[in-house]
Amino acid sequence: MAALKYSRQRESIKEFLQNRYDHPTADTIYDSIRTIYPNISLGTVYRNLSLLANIGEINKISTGDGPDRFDGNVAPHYHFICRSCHSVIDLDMEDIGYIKDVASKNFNGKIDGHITNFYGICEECIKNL
Amino acid sequence: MAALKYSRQRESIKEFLQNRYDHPTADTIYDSIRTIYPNISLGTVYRNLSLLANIGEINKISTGDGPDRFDGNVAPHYHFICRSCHSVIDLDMEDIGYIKDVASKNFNGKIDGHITNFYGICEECIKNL
DNA sequence: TTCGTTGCAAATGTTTTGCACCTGA
DNA sequence: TCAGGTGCAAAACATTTGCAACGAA
Repeated sequence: MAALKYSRQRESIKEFLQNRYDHPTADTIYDSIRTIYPNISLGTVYRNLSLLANIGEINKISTGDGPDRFDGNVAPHYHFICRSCHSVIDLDMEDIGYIKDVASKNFNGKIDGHITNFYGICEECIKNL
Repeated sequence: MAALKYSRQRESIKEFLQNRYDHPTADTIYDSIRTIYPNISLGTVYRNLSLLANIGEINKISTGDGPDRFDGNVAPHYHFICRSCHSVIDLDMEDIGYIKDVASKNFNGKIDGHITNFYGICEECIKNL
């Protein structure tokens, strides 16, 4: 495993994500970081997002529609994805981690995790109907 | 809404999916259908997959890694995705649809569905470790 | 005849990668 | 010094789309 070296770009991306709660896309992150480091490249953003996700310092969220999103909050929680405006919202709900045991009952492989996303229409979009 | 017209390509895709249990990708479907209709184009496969998914005759599965997969079984069920070989396997488990109510408790939008995928190592890959 | 469907190819959107240069340890 | 990181541009990958021709109703 390669030794990790400090990089201001990576730090900046991590810090940016830890202060946002709207699960931005790589492109949004790129645009924002560019106001601080105008020469940063999109490739660097993707490389660092992927690196940070691999070492567990951020989470990658696949919405199933459109680009991936990133989350600086690595504490276990669930997301709601609006079918109308595609915003991704953190849910304040009790843990359902036990569904992994439900799923393991008749299965011979090893289940070590799960991803659950909830879908529907967010409060804002309901108002604008 | 446009009236739906018969097409042998679409029928063929639907029938193919209803006889497969391994959740193929668009490309795999394309290759297989091509043995019957050599002139079918990948665009047509995508168009029909997307159409069939929209009218609920098949399901689209986003694995969060690699291309989307498609499922001819539209009865509610859950999937296991192997982190090693990326195969997608149907789980025989009790319904957990009620987690939608758990999620709705402190949420002001309207939740109408959820997608849960389980991750881990499949039986085959455990053997080959 | 009408209008949905197709094949083809080009375009799109997202993400990854090769490479020469730069930088932190 | 030197391995990891960066910027840039090109490539890869999955999917969508414009268009003229085709085919079902």
